[in-house]
Formats: sequence, structure tokens, C-alpha cells
Amino acid sequence: MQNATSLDVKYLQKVIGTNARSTGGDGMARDEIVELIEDALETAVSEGLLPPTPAGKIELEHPRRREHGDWSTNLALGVAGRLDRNPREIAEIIAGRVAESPDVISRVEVAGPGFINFHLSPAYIRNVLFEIEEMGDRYGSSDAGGRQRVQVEFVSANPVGPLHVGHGRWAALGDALAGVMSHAGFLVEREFYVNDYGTQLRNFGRSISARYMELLGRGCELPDGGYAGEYIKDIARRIVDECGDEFLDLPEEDRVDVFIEMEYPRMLESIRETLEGMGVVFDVWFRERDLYQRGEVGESLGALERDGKAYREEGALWLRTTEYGDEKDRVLVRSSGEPTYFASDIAYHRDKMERGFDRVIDIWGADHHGYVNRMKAAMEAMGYDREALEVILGQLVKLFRSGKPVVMSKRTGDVVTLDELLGEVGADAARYFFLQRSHDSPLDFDIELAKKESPENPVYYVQYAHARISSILRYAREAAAEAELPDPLPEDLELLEAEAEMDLLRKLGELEEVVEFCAMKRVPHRLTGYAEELAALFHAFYRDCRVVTDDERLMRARVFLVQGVRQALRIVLGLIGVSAPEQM
RNA sequence: GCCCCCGUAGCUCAACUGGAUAGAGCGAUAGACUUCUAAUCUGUAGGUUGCAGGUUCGAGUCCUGCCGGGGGUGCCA
Repeated sequence: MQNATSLDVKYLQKVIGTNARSTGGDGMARDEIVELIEDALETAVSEGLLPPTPAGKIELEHPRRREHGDWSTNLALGVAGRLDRNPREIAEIIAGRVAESPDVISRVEVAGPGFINFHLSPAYIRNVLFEIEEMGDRYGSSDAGGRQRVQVEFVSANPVGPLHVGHGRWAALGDALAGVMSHAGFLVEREFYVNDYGTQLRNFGRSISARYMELLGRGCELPDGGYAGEYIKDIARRIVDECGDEFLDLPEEDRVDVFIEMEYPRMLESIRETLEGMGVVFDVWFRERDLYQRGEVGESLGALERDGKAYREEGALWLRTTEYGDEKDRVLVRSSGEPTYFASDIAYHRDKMERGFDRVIDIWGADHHGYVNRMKAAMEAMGYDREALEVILGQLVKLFRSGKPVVMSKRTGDVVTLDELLGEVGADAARYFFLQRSHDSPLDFDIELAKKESPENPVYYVQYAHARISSILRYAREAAAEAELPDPLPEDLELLEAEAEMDLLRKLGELEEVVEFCAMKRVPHRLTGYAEELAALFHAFYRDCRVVTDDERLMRARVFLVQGVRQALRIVLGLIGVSAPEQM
């Protein structure tokens, strides 16, 4: 069924429009209805029934209630005030002049205070199935993003320890955002910024050194800001096993240097593996060190100073962020001569912009809140549009086990790592849970719930719909006693008329606008809602309609329908990063 | 103190950025497997949208002021 060659090409052109590359379905319905309204307005004006008032942007929405049609406009309500006329009367004038186009619209009516409601014709609604077949994995995609180049930078954890559960949330969020934006026509790159320079790395090396000395009987205090986790001891133990006391007599700071260079690449590699384990793969791993080695930090600061955006005071270099709405100026280079994190971040963002991205999206933990304005100010100081940088702040994750909070302490290093979580609940459940809530509210993650194979757990609900369809299709192939089922004829689809079928078709048609919405509003978590709605409608369809029946035409039509549903589920699950199982 | 985010059903969230009777899931409760997977479906109960004003044909959504929760406010990262 993968090829479309047996389809009636003329029919296809008629039903999905002559523009073969049309983004189709719902977006197309919207455009066509807007056009119909514009024409109706023009007619009304030429008949002298309405003054030539600019209508402004015609807004179309999906009414909440089915009986209000598939699309609705409040246009008449909007202009009634300005014209000082009854909105219903205006609505009647416009609605009465909408050209009949039975291929698209079956009914136009005025309702409520003056809404104009449009009901799509069943034939039009069914076309989505041809579109899905034609577009395959690309179904739901559009060019809403206009091929803008976008970089999404996320996780970017310091390579000084294993990822924690919060990182998992950023990973799920960033990856899904990148995916959905890509599907909506943006050119997206996923980037991980490696902080392999500076204080945190130093603390990492010192912590290992302290444990190393401890193991070799030279009791040694964990330094200020050091890492207390067990994993540091494990690293130190491994070094002792492999190299013995080779580093014992080195001066402390030299030993720290050696340990940093030995161990941070390993840690980074294990971070990469963890992320890959949950299906998150980055296009670029960008090293902070490279910024320094290529002199970009110096260049950036030099340019700012030359432009009078930065100045020296009390032995430090300051950026005039107050000129761009910050509360106080910020230090770029400490009086010790050591650059701040802010300095390299400025160079980093300059580098990003120079790489030609139209837009750069950073996903940061909510604890970096106070940093947003500063960074945007820096963007302006460098002469870039502050809006070119978008920061998404992710709230933290609180872990629960059967309703009880899991106690974690950063001080003692007693934390649940992302690896442990993935091992316990699996990547699918983890990614789905991470994406369930808006990024700006804290997430309560219940480990036991995520493991439950029960109705409380929505992951399985969606996956089950996919597995059920796969099972139906296997069964249908047996029943058809052929390797492949025949493609449906266009007229077969007219048999799809039950309410459950039409609801399913309508929902399928919404995917493009859902993808567009999630991409434009940067709300990838809303994909889960669509997935659940589609799955729910499928399960209801399953209750009401048998796919495999003696009626061959009906069976062909319904097979075509559930194949479309399966394709849509695959696409959405793919964007969320959850697998689509053939059976469960 | 000042700045940002959030207050919607018992719980977790929607409500397409100002529209029609505020919707889902979970939980509670009553039902449905001789039929393509019951990890499913169907019914019922559950609301003064934190409070008080304001803006207008219309407010959960916008403006002001309170109340409550979270975060930020380093020559830390």
C-alpha cells in the first residue's frame, strides 16, 4: 500500500487541489474558506449592503462544539461595533453571499450572536487519507517556518557528573521542540554546549584528586564546591587500579590538571550515551575551550570595549547591560583577570549568530532565570536583535514514588541519575512523562506511575492504539488471503460515514495545524494532547466499527482509514521520541 | 524590597491569545469481553476559573490592587 500509483490520479488532483505540493488538508481548508469569505464581502460591498470597510485579518477558529461546524469566524461581531449595526444582520449578509462549493463546504450558517459557521463536506474531510498516503512520514509538515535557520541548544550539562533527572526533561523538551519545528518547516540544529573550561571542571578535578589521595592513605578534605557523589570515588578507584600511585607526588594542581584531562572526556562520553539511550542525538557538540583557543572570547570582549559597551572599573571589565534594561552592569573579567562565565557565553552567542542562525533557542534550567535579561542585553550590545535569542526556562523535576517524594541531596551527592530513571521506567515512559507538562511549571514525576501498565499511564494508551491498528492490519491481510490488501477506490471512501469515522478523519486533518501551533508557540508538550485525542477517537472507532468484514469495499475503506491513523500516530510519537510498537 | 512565572473539578492539565453551554485524563462510582488486543469502551457525580474592582456587545483570557505558591536578584556556574 505504500505506492500511490494505483490511485486515480485525476481524482487525486481534484480532491487535494492541482498544486501537488500543497501542504494540504486543514491548512488548505482554512485558506479556501478565507477566500470564500473575502469574495462574499466583496460581493456584499458591490451590492451596497456593506460599506467598504477594511475587514482586517479574517480569523477562523475551530468552534468548541461540533454543531457549530468545522470552522467559524467572528468577523461580523468584529465589524458590527465599528459600523454600529446588528452583528447577526451583517453575518447573514455575508453568509448569504458565500459561493456554493460543495466539494469543500456543505453548509454555511449564522449562529449565536453573529458567528458564521462553516461545515466541511464529508468528501473534503475524507481527502486527508489520500494526503497521508501521498506524504507518508512528511504528513503534517508545512512551510510555516519559512526555512528559517534555528538552533536549539539544550541539556549542555557540565561534564563533571552523570545527568540528573532534570536534564532528562530538558532533553525531552529540546529534542521534541527541534523535531516539531523541523516538521513545521524550520531548518533546525540540535546543539550541546560543553563547559570544558573553568570553575566547575576544576572542582571536578579537585574532587577526584581528593578521593585519590584518600584512597592512597593521604586523607584529604573535599574542596569547597567539590562533588560529593559516589561516582567520584569510583573514578578515583579506577585511576588507582589502572595507574596506582603514579600521580601521588605531583603538585596538587598538576594532578588536578591530569585528572581533568583524563576524566572529563569519559564523563562527556557517558553523558552522550545516556542521551542516546533516550533517543536524543545532537548535531553539534560545541566546546567552550574552542572559544578560548580560537581567541573568540578575547575578540568579543575587545569589540565590546572598543564600542564603548564595556568599561574598566575597580580592576574588572564591566558590560553596560543597564543600557539595555538590566538592573546593574555585569562583570565580564574579574579583577583577578579571570573571565566570568558570562564572558564566554557572550562569545558563544556571538559565534552562534555568526554561524548564520536566524534564531537561537536556549533551554535553561529555571535557576538561570536572572541570566536571561543579561544575555539578551549582551546580544543587543553586540549589535544583534535581542529577539534573535529565545530562552526557554525549564522548571525542575520532583521525583515521587507512589505519591511520596524521593529525597535527594546535592550536598551528599545522593541523587537519582537519569540513567537510573531510564533503567527503571524505560525511555518511552520517561520521555512521555517529561513532555506532559508545560516547561514553565514544575514536574512531579512519579516513578511507580510511569512503570504502571494501567489506564493511569497515558503512554500505553497511545502506544496501544498503534499496536491495535497493527494487529488489525495483520488480521486483515490474513482475511484478504493476499500478501497485500488492494488499494481502495475513491468511491469506497464514501462508505466512511459513521460518526466515529468522521471524528477520526477530522482529527487526522488537524495534525498540520497542531504541529504548526506547537512549533510557533514553542510548546512541544502539546503534542501529547493530540496523540491522546487521536488515540481516544481510534479506540471509540474500534468499539463502533469493525474493520475486517465481509463487505470488501467497506473493509478497503476502513483499512485505508486505520492506516492513516497509524501513520499519524507514528509521526506524533516520533516527534515526542516514543516508540510505536507493532504489538504489546 | 524589586523583577519574572504560576493559581481553573479531590489530583494533573486544556480552553486555539477576547467568543457560543469552561473541557479532558486520573481518582470516585455504576456498567460492558463468544466478536479485528479489555493496556479498551460506556454512563454518573464533581466548578462563584484564588479574592475585589475595572475595560466592552462579550473576560478563565486584557488592566489595577490584594492573597497564596515557585524562581530570580553574586567579581558563582
